[in-house]
Amino acid sequence: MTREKLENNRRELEVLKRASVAQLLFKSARLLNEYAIAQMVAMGHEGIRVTHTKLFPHVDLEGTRMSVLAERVGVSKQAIGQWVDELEGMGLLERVPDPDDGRAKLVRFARDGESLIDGVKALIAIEREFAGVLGEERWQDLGESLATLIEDLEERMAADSLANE
Amino acid sequence: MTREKLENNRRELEVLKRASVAQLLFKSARLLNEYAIAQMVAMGHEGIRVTHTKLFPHVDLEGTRMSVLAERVGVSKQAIGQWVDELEGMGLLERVPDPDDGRAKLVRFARDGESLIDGVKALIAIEREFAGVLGEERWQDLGESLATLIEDLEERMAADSLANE
DNA sequence: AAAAGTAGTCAAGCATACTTGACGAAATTT
DNA sequence: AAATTTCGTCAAGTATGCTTGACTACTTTT
Repeated sequence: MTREKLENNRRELEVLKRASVAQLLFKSARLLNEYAIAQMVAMGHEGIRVTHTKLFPHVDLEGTRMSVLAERVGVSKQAIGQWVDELEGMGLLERVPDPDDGRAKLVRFARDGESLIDGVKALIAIEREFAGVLGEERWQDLGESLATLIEDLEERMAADSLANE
Repeated sequence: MTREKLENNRRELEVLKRASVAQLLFKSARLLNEYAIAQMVAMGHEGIRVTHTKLFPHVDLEGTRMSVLAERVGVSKQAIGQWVDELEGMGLLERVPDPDDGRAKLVRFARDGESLIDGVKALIAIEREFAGVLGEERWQDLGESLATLIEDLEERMAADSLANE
């Protein structure tokens, strides 16, 4: 009985320690990030951080106001200001005046004439490199699974926070 | 020409902003973590953090010395001490004296007699819940893809750091 | 045209999560 | 048995990355 129980513990712990997909997810996210940062640094784009990537999905091609970004991302506009400072310093983003409002500025991906600047292209290239590791098909599958997971988790969390009111 | 180039930029940016699997990975890791923490809190296990999960894979069933954990994880032993304090406070881990060395202590998953304590079981249950979202098969596939990715990235980074010496 | 509100910036404050330094107790080396 | 090293802890220092508060410039409302 005692032996059985210990053996059972062992099996359960294996899940937690090694076979845990959740932990693989955490670890791969960490490594992907570290690798991408290292690559950017090697290309001379120093200073990029994980949090910066949270910003990218919210920056529209035409440009997006800082206060809008702040609201979408869920941090203060000062924090956004800091992120944009850093990314602008790296040449990835740029601020342009908002033609519709003299107070406001639009944040957009930096351009060199009509082209995206090299730094942005570099980010895209790194993404392609990751895809190459798994092959295009598995990479896409991975994306779909993650998207499903994200959708479900967002629903759950919205439901939970509703329940807590 | 100008129109074409702009259109091309747009397509490239889509990759970076929305279709980026890497970003899905970051986001899902963040959400998974938030959800797991919320669940643990709901069950009365307050205070768990992402970094704590880095520790789990290194804690052996028989117990592991703190200095060994520090070396494996790559942080100071004081930092490990802090993590273990916190996880011990939550009842997830426990310190027991090392029978082979009077100075040392072994860190292991907390037990209540022969059973793993509830908190540890809760962590395992949350993992099963995630699996349920995708279904067992896709969950396993996801794990395999991530494991492949991790392996490859670790090799690359080891090779790179070697090259830099 | 005066008053109130909003966009972004400058500055300072603060929480977090680690680090390094110093130590007592036990083990190992000489 | 004396000297040195190692284990874990206490304490203090520090870098980071956000926050809140105060301000200027511009816009909208009255």
